[in-house]
Amino acid sequence: MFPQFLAQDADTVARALLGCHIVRLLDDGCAVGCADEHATGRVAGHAAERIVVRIVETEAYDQLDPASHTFHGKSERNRAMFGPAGHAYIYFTYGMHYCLNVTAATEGFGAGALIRAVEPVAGVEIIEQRRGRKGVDCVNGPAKLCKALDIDKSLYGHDLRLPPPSLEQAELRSGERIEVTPRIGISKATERQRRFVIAGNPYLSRR
DNA sequence: GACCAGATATGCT
DNA sequence: GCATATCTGGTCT
Repeated sequence: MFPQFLAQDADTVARALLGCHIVRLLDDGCAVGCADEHATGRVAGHAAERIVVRIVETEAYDQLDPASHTFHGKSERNRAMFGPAGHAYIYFTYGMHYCLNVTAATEGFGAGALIRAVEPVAGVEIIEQRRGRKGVDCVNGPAKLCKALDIDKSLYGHDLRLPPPSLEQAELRSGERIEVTPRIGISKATERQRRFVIAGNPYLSRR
């Protein structure tokens, strides 16, 4: 089910996104009829055609925050953040990396949540193949997970209710706890507690 | 753990 | 025109 909490402030959305799934359908030309196998992300005889990851780390950004891309107002680059909630704001940085944000709040207010790390649920082989490495290193960073999910500028402004990729609500596992910390990799407003993580999850980014 | 190169879109002066 | 960037991967210590 598509999350219903997205039209709220960035902090609420960033927190509520923890545990949710991002589902990326792949076009491998498979004929109709293998839906059951595909549901698990594993298909006999050929590679998985579906990648599912679980969000374990997010950061909140909004228009009132000096560290946010929207702090100086709407521009051609950040216009998606000012659009309706639940869409993809994708930015290109350091000349080679893409990062994914889920837009939050109401239309006209630039806010969103950066997805910083995810945990693979299905389609691990595809992820490892794309990343050219194995284990936690595949998806424990905002640009790493974009590469793993094949997310780039072509998905800018994409409505995340629709595949690919789509966002699906899921609960935290029993015993899991949310921790709030200062954000990573920014130079302004570094003291604000706007990073949300599933405490102790091995897929969290480190820096 | 610290340091640095990589390559370019963006926004500010 | 120029500094900076919601970063990663490789190298060196």
